[in-house]
Amino acid sequence: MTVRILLCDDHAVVRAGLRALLGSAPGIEVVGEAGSGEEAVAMAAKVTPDVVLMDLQLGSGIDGVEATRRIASPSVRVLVLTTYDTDADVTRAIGAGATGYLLKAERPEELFAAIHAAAEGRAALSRAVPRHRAPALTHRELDILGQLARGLGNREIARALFISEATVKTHLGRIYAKLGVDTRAGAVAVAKERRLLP
Amino acid sequence: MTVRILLCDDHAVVRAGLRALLGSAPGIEVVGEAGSGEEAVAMAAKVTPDVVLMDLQLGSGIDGVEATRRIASPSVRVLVLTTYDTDADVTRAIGAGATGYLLKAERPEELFAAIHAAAEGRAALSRAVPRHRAPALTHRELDILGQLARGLGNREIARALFISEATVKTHLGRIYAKLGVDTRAGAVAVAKERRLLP
DNA sequence: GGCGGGGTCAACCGATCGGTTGACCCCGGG
DNA sequence: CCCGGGGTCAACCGATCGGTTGACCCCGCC
Repeated sequence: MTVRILLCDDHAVVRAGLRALLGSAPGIEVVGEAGSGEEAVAMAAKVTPDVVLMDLQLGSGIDGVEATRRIASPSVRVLVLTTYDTDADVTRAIGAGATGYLLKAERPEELFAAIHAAAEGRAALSRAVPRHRAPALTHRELDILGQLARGLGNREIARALFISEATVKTHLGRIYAKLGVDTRAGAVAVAKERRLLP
Repeated sequence: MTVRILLCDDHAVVRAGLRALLGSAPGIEVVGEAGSGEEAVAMAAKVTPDVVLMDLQLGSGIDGVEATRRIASPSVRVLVLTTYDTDADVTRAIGAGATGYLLKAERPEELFAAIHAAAEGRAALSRAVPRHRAPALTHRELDILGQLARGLGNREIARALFISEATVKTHLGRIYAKLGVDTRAGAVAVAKERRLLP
């Protein structure tokens, strides 16, 4: 019983590499590849693979998390294979229905094992997932952060989000506390590093 | 005459994929792989490949640019294969002696062609390299930017770099102009996006 | 020898930020 | 039912930032 795989990665070279790698693995058959989230959703519906190997960073269009949300089901498992292990990414992916989460830095054997595990609905997580144990930002705080990264002042952020300047400051204070910084520039830097922003 | 290749990428899965992909290509032989810049330098000296396929982002240790600088020679060509095409990255890589610069988003055929071109010392550049035409920041301005991203105030930046606060402000003004922003938070955001900072 | 780029410094201004405290509302879970 | 988390708002303060203008020095290059 071979596992039928659909690849989703926006890098054609990586995709071709994975196809070549998995093609030589016993019990695994690549039945299609997609270069974008939309393409992956369409192909998954058409070829109904057992497992979709999904990258989270897909350049343009919907991201891997959204694609996972639209694809994941008991009959089509999604195994995330990506570069970063930010706990924000991990939790979002799992929340979107991903069966497993693997890093590209992992050994190929781990990948093979995770694919077979995912095909049977068994979870496969790379590393110790809870690493940073960083307090998660709320939706609103991410909104503020987004405007902050655009270089807006408090007044402009307030106008953009239809709230008062005082509220913006309150949120900023909480953001500083959660990110462990005390300036807006520092907040943007940490946010970019933890990949909290697009 | 087959081209002897050394792979350098910190992602084991990608490395294995490339090995499988290139192994099936005619006229190409993978003679080794490295997961870090240091390892690549050592292996390049030992196995003297015709071409080193080098990723720029290597996680820990020296980065791809530095590894390229230490490896590149008329007998050992370095072909950069990476994700981003920031012109800062491209110019740094070429300046370090890279023979070609290819994106992972490129089609595999392009990769094969670029490898053979590199083996003969011919350049192979992906896309139109000069895209942004963004004014380059000076060394000093990058220093300022680095401190800025740590969330430091002008006074602290001044102390950290042993200059006066006035000088910091002057530099900041020029940085704002070059990056097209007018706040420190915006400057950090643009800097992170253009990958001007580590 | 002159010119320009890079780096340094100064003084001034108004506007904004960062920090604090206290408060209200809504909602969902115990 | 009451409590806590999330979101909103207010007023106050001092400190800092952002913008401007003008200046000096050193170096490489034409």
